[in-house]
Parts: sequence; C-alpha cells; structure tokens
Amino acid sequence: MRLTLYTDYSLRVLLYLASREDENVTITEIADFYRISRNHLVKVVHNLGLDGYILTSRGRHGGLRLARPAKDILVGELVRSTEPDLDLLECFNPATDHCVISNSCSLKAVIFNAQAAFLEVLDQYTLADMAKGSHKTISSFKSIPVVRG
Amino acid sequence: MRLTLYTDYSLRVLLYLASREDENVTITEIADFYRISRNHLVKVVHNLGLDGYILTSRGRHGGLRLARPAKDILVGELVRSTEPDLDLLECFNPATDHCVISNSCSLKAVIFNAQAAFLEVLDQYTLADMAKGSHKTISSFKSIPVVRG
DNA sequence: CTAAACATACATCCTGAATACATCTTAATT
DNA sequence: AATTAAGATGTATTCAGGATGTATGTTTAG
Repeated sequence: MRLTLYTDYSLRVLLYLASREDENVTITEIADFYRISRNHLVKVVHNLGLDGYILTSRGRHGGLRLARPAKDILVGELVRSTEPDLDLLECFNPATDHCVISNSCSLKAVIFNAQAAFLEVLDQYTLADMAKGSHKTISSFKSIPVVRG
Repeated sequence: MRLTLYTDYSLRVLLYLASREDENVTITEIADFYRISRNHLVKVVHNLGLDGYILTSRGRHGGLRLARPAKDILVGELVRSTEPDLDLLECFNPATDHCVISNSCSLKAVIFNAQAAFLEVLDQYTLADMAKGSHKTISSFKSIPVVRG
C-alpha cells in the first residue's frame, strides 16, 4: 500500500508552484530544487497540464504556473486524479475481479469504507494549507488539526 | 495504491476459518474453494501461523484453525501485520526518504493522518463481523454502518 | 512404514513504476 | 530568418517486488 512517486511528485510540483503563485517556473528549476529526475517530472508536469491543474507555456520564458488558486485545489482531488490505481482489492474492479465470493463478501465494502475515510481526510486540506504550513516542522504525526484559511 | 494479494488472501483465509470455527481445514481445501494458487496460499498460511492468527498442525488430519475467537481479531490489525509496505510516501521511512524538504513539509503529516483514518475504520470491524455479513449482498458501497455483535 | 499434512528454501515469471533518450513543436530574442 | 530555450510526445530500458512454481524436509495419524 503506497502511493506512486508520480503522485508524490505531482503534489510537490503544485506545492512548489503554490509558493510562487503567478510566476513562471521551469521544470528544470523544480527538478533541481528537489533533486529528482527531470525526465520523470516532464511527464508529471505534462499530465498536470492535461488535467487542468497548471498552465504551461512553451518557448523562451515559458514554464508552469497554477491554473487555479492554491486554496481551490484539494489534496484528495489531486490524489484521485494522479494515482493510477485506486483499487485496493482486485474485486473493486469487475474487470479484474476473480474472487468467487465477491458478490456476497462484506470485506469489499469495509475496505472501500476505509478508503473513503482516507480520501475524506485528504479532501479537508487545500494546496494553500500545505504551502502555508510547509515551513513549520511537524513534531508529531499522531493528530494534526485541520486548519483552514 | 493497492493492497497486495497477500493481504487479500490472508483475510480470505481467516474469513474461511471463521466460518468453520473449531474445525481443522486444509490449505488445499481453501485454495480449491477460492480457486487461487495453492503455492501462494502456503506462504500466506505459514505467516498467519507465525503471527499467531492461526494454529497449524502437521501430519494426517492436520490443518488450520483460528488461534483466537473471530470476534477478537480486528481487520485493521491484520492488515497492519500482513501488508509488507505501509509507507504511502517514501518520506515516511527515514531509510528511504530522499526528499530535500522532508523535515519542513506538511504533506507527510496530512497523508499520514489520512492513513490513520483508513486504519481506524478497519479497526471498527472484527473478523466475526465480516463472517456474519459474508452472505449478505452489499447493495451500495457509499455508506456501510458499523455493526457489532 | 506410509500417506497426508504443513515447513521451508529457492527459483522463475511478470507487471508496472521509474527512468532515460530522442525528436518534435512553440515562441521569444536577436 | 536564425537561434535558442522552453515544453510535448513517444519509445525504450531498467529495476523492484509481487505472484507463482518447484523441490525437499519434517511431522504425525493410522
């Protein structure tokens, strides 16, 4: 159970852009900052563009910027759109389901509920929340209050 | 973001055993019932034994049975012990963390919170809850009430 | 002693994520 | 018009880990 680097990078790109709202930032700058593969970032950025999260411009002085205000982008929304596979169990998808007790099994519903809770928490935070808190060290993971503004 | 078949099979084995409490059941019987790889199940079962979920006995008339009452086994507990990797982001684990902003990043905490919510839901269900409901078709995934007995 | 069961260690296959590479298109600058 | 700096796009390769298979050992009832 792990999110792909793809989703991780997507979040980081948006986080970076949020800290530079209304500026043009290049892929190279972001890759250098995080010290991650530029090649991989290229695709991440490309798809963020296709999904409408960022505006890209080619040519000299081109680059990226957020297409929407950071406070209007929910973390959960992004995760849903970048994570390639959200089927925690194969029976979530009729096309991949081979379980013989699938249609009388309560396990599926329970795991699905848990996933819904997971995404609900992510939907309580906006990109702006993240960017704001990004320079405050988190001392404990046990309980982080939801703060909006 | 998906659970391994390993976890899936672990849950199914326990579910099967719960429906046959205090009987000895063989790996072959379970593999045949679910029509899944017996070889894979062998390892699943072996580790369920090591983790104290089931009692195994060799030799003729050997087999498996639950080591504890089904009502005392939480789904969340099992998932935690069978899922090989619960690090949703690489920064969750200092050994794999390469993120340069890791110690000032609020993203980690948010994802961690979401995961906690996920596991909390799973902790609201026991194996007995699952087994009981296993012959009742779930009509909708949207909201399943927690029912205890 | 034998057959039926789990125990255990390797070996292999396969998928998909991660990464690299090459080429194209666009747009600002000169 | 040429150059250059940016993203767009498709293909290829690498690699890890999950899924599965094979073989052999060990235990125990009959």
